[in-house]
Amino acid sequence: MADLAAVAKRAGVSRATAARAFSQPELVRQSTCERVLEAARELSFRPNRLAQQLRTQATRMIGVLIPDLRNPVFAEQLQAMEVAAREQGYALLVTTTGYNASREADVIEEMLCQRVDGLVLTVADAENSEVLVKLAQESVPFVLVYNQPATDEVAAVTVDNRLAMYDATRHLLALGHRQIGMVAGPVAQSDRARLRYEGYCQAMEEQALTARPVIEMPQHTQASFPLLAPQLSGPEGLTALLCSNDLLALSVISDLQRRGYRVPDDVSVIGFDGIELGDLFYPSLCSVVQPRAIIGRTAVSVLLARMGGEQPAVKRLPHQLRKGESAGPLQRPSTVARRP
Amino acid sequence: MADLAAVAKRAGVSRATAARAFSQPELVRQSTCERVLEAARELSFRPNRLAQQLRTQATRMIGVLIPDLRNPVFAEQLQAMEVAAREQGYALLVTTTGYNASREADVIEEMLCQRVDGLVLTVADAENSEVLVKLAQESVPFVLVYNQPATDEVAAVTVDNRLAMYDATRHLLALGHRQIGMVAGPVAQSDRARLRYEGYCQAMEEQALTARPVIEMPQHTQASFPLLAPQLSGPEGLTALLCSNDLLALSVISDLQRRGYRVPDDVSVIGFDGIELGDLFYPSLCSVVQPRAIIGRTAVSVLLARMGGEQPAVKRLPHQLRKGESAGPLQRPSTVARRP
DNA sequence: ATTGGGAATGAGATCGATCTCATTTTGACG
DNA sequence: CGTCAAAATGAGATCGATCTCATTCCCAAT
Repeated sequence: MADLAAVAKRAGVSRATAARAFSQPELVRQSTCERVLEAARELSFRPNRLAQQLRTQATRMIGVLIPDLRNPVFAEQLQAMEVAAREQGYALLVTTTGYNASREADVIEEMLCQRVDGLVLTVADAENSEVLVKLAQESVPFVLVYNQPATDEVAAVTVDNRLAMYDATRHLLALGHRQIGMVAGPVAQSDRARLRYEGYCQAMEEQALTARPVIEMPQHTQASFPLLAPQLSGPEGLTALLCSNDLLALSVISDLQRRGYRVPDDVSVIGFDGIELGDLFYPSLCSVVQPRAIIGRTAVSVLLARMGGEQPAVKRLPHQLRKGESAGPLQRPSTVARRP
Repeated sequence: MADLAAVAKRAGVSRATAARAFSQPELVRQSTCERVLEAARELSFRPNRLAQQLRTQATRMIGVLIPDLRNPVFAEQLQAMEVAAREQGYALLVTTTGYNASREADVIEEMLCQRVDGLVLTVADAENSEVLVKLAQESVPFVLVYNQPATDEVAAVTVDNRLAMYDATRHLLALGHRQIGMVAGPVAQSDRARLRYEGYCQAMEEQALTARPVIEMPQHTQASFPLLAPQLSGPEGLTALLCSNDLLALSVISDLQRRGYRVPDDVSVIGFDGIELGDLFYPSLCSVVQPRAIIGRTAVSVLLARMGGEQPAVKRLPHQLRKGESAGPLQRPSTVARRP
């Protein structure tokens, strides 16, 4: 209702002076300043950020793209980002994309219309995304989170997915497992899953073991037992499963238990992400821990740096293997299929 | 970069006509309209929403306050809200408040400066919140979510917390339990916890049983075993625990199991919220299910109705008791094997 | 050819702040 | 008491769209 002009009038000064009383009070005589603030209070003046933003060409808003908030990895990251952003005086405009590339493009366009100062993105597939190319061309500051781009030309905050899954696989190998498989959601929608698969393959091949093809689930976070079962039976049956995220892992464990498999005695399961709830489970979830809160905070600071003109860089944060109970030593004598 | 004026110039029309080509093309000769759109394409024109919002006094933005996104209840609600909002052409400005009343007030003020069209709030304590009063006075459209205000004068979307906990208590009673307690986070920060406690008391009193005081934990979502232990021992020891949310319940269960208690054989535990992960647990979590996604969607539609001028009303959605394994029949007084 | 009237267009104000640049005040000092 | 630089203030343009109201265009009817 009451705008700056009204405040200025009531304080008996010009709009310029009234504005200065707020933004640069050191330029205004103290007594004047007080009159202005007093008038503002009396009129319960509320500055219009839209006008400020329009005029100053800066919104102090960050656009955030998240695949799915129901996955705690993203929720935890967002929580951390929001706190960090607010500390720096930024607000978040949040959308979910459901791993859908065209929706990604749409909401990014909307956010650019809204003139966000920068973007924090977690896209389905960073390697085949024309939106990212377009953003780079237009030199819109943005940071990828969780995505691990092939090039170093983009700003990104991530763990070393390949190494992380390599470590997880090594853990299973150390426990005596030889028939190890990897379960993932739709791989075409996840650059991360592909890298993690590479890590798995590398660890297997170093031991001259056969890396199996990814066991691909129709959903990112939900197991389909019929697709899983065939891999578990027979002499070549898997004794350990690497999952591309924790929700999927928990779903796998639950499914297995429901069908009479014991975890980890019959099948070991390792997740990826390290969500907090994993610890509360029984058996507690063995998982590759991504430092989600740190990732979120870092994403904000990297974005701000980028907005400040710094060159893009991939920030690789350390992961950690949480040795939960869901991965245990190999129980049954295995018929290891070694290559000649 | 390129603004409407540039587009207009290139198309050889006035700014007014160019604007109309987008918003009311039926008022513009077809050939003109095409020239404008063509020019817009050539200049890769991107309308400035800030300017639109300033001029039209409508932002199509909804401000959202969430206590903590790490709690899946809120994350799931937000997910649903975001989808529903986008369907209606609204974007979400999201902040977290950490159950902190003064932060609530601050971020609300910021959002009003940003001129959001409405607010969706989950506050710590709706009954003692002056911010809500202020909002009502200024007739800012808002909806409470999960909060269950005493009055009907406010818009809110919630379950019947009292009845819900009453039902949960009845379930325990039906299982034979008599020594039932309720565990909650800081009660002063939760109007819901208080209502739920009332439901518990009512169910107990109907059976002429003693309702115990709330067992109050310092954290909303994390149990403190030292505070819990004394309640479980002795002839008066509790055999069943009602928890004010699922995360707390899971934490309680995990703590109990770690100390050698069996759930549900030694202690039955019931949660509140019905988060999806509860189903994956072993024992699966018995919980009062709030329809989180529906709550989120409803919140958006109620808010839009409110913005459209409709009178506020409390929308009470049905809850449901999910009979998980964590609540079982009362066992004969057992010699609990506890770790030292 | 003239005219009426609806369709199409344009000029200029407006939303609410900020910024530049010019102007006025102020106060220290000769 | 006059001078002058520094401090304080103000007038007006500006950000980029939309909206009102006036004007011009166009074509059918007379």
